[in-house]
Amino acid sequence: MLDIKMIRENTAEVIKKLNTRGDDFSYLYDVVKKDEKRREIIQKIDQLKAKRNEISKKVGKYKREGKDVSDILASIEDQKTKITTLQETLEGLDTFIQQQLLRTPNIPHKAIPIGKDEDENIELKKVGNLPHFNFEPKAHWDLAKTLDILDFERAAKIAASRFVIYKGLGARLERALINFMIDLHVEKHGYEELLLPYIVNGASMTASGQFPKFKDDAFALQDKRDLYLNPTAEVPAINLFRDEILKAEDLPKHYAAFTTAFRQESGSAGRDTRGIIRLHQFNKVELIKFVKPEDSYEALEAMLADSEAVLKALNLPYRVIELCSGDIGFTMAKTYDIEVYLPSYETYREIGSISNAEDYQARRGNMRFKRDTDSKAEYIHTLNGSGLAVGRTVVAIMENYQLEDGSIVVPEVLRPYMKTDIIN
RNA sequence: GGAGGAAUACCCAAGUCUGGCUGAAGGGAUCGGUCUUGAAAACCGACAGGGCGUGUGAGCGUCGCGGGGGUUCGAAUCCCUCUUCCUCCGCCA
Repeated sequence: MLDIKMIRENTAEVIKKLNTRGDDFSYLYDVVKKDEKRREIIQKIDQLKAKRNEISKKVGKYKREGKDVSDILASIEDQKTKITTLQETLEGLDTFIQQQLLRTPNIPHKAIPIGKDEDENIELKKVGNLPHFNFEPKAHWDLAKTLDILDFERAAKIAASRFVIYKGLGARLERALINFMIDLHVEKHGYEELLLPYIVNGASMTASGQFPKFKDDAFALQDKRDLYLNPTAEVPAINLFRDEILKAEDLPKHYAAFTTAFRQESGSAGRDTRGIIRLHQFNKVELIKFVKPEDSYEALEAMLADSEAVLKALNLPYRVIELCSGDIGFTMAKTYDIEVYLPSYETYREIGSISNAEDYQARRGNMRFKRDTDSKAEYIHTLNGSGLAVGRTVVAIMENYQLEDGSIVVPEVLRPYMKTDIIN
């Protein structure tokens, strides 16, 4: 959430910056106008309340002294309705302003490329060598069929389309990757491991930025407690310190969390219908950082390096993309995407995304820290990134490590976890 | 699922029956000081935090006793509702 005071003072500039996302944010002029009205009403209400408090005190005093209070009571007869009416107006304004702020995205960082969509993203670097096959490489779903390690038909029978069953060494590969990634981030990169709830409430979805705008993409539970299936570990993890004030020495906090993520993919009907690129349920290792404002961009670069380390260790070719203003996520000021090379697509596909939300999520979730016991609480900065999407890593390994006979070489670092060097 | 109990400032805890002098006693912790070669102890002093509004500022106003709502001139205190935690019973990986 953006700071209303900041919007108030720099309305035109804020709108101009937000517009680089490709939408029209001029409705903020109206929000500022409503905010002005709101402050006027608060002043009136506070004055009336001050008077009321004064009188009530007097009533108490008089009663104790046994004096008559009926005159005083008569004199404030209409105060109550005045306050009530003003308060109703205020509530309406508050709700309106809050709604508008909640659906307003973060301001893109000033240094990111301006562009309208993904075509204007910038490729920062390519790492690793593309595989050379002296045969026609197969897509992962074809490889999986021969190896009998993925079952889409029965998953659809049990659940629905866009679900999968991993079998045998396929299941083990997924599990091996989860363990490898977590171990790497915990042992080598200094993150603390978390196992989080797979169900989150509406307040958590709002704080992290999923709600209200992306409500359709969540699986809502039929439960009166306003619960949803976790769409990404970012949601439960970012909410760890919601409505808390941390001490300066508590920061930074670095967490690595494995979760299963659930998404409706309602806007992607018909896309990536084959294979395990896009499912309703998938596994992901997520990196989350809570840092002091002045440290967040350094932390972003470090997190990118930590994500890249996974691909480097697996020896998979990838590239890093800097997203342009029109393509960055709703809550984010700056985002890098990591894309892995997939032979069957003959192109790079997203396998991870590393972003700095600055204080946007902290403001939504009221997450702050104090530099000293008597200094003012400041909003922390939050970052999150993939470390990586596990299913898509399975795809990348299958396709890049395939042999002519359809068997798959297990990457060196996974062999201790896989207890085999080949899947066949 | 059933029956009870609880939630007060960093922590513990009084106040709630009987609404007003409680914008919240007391203790601990913490911070500052006295004493001491130094430390401990003892003693003295400080100690809601935060949101909102307003003001150049010191400040002032408002909200605030788990969250939300209500009654009242006035609510920590009365009423409704939600949440969380605890105890016992039942069921259960």
